[in-house]
Amino acid sequence: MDETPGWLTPTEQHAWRSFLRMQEKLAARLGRELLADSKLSTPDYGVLVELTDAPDGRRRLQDLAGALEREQSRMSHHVARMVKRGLVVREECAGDGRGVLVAITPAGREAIEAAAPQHVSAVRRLFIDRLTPEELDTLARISDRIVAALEREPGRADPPPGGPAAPRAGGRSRHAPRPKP
Amino acid sequence: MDETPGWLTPTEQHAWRSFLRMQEKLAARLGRELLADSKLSTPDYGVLVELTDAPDGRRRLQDLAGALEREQSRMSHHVARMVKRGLVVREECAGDGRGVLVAITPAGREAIEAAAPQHVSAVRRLFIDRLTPEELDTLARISDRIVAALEREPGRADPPPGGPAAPRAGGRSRHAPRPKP
DNA sequence: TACCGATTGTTGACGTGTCATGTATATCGG
DNA sequence: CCGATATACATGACACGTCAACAATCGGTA
Repeated sequence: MDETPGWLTPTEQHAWRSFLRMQEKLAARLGRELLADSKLSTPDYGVLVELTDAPDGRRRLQDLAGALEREQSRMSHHVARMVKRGLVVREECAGDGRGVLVAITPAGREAIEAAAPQHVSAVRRLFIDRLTPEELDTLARISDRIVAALEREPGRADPPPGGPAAPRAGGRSRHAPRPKP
Repeated sequence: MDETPGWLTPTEQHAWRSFLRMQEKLAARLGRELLADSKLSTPDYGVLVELTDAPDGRRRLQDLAGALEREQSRMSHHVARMVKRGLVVREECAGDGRGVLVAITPAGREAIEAAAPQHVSAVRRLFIDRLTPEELDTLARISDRIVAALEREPGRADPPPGGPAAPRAGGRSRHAPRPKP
């Protein structure tokens, strides 16, 4: 019965269903713990990590969006909110009149440094440590394959595949552009 | 140096990051295809599937929230939006003055029936069919374990563990996105 | 019966995300 | 140098989610 060609078998349904539940619950839990412990949302956390990674704590908005695979508009909105909370500031981009630099503030640095250890340990406690090395390996392999497939077959527009290390010209990949007058 | 007790090894980092990317991209892609093809959002889809599963196409709001593991407030808001679009209606609940029944409309039924086949096939194309049976099995095992752990250790409040509603009659796995053909 | 706590929903404020659109600057071909 | 096109970002409208406060009903019990 139920031989409808594209339907899911009970096994597949269970796997898919469980996977969805896991995603939602895990993300929700991690997000709530992060927020409760550090007053930072998951998106906040990502942005601040990116910024602390840059040697001078500032990056182009577009650059940030690319690194975190978010759309530029989303980044703009979110940076606006973070500015309001004093975690980052916008700065003019010398050398490119339309550009904007997002710079982490001392308050932002303080926040991320306080948040990171707890967050990482939560990831460990709630997820990593519950998997065997083989399972973790399988998961990584699966994830890489699916992501690659999604990027190869862009049904419609995804945020451009300009991945974490956007192919920047001039051999400088992650260092903040330091234009001179 | 990096011997901070709770840090992630490079392997773990890679697995975790890949996993996050996969989740986001997959959900985003499926959501966009669903929306483009059927004018239904992912949450819409879930609600309509639940309703078509009920023999008379109506369920208590609380019941719906439980089955989909959403908070009742979220359900209330979302049902309000769906009412506005004519996909469902609210009805008084005979026998319980505070209760509310959510009933699917003909338009709603039409929408879900049009959406389901495409959506399921997208799940297959973008995910299921790219995994070996062993991988799918591992994934299901992992997911079940993590979910169980999350429910066992409620750090703070999750949507009440008051599990996914009562098992439905007939052996039909409740999650078949199955708009009775 | 009358009260009290628990259950069921609604609502408003606000953070977050998407889409479509608008504006300014940059860049390139002529 | 000029105009066409592309790039970088902002913005407004709206969908979605959470939290906290509130309102109404139900149920048991004194």
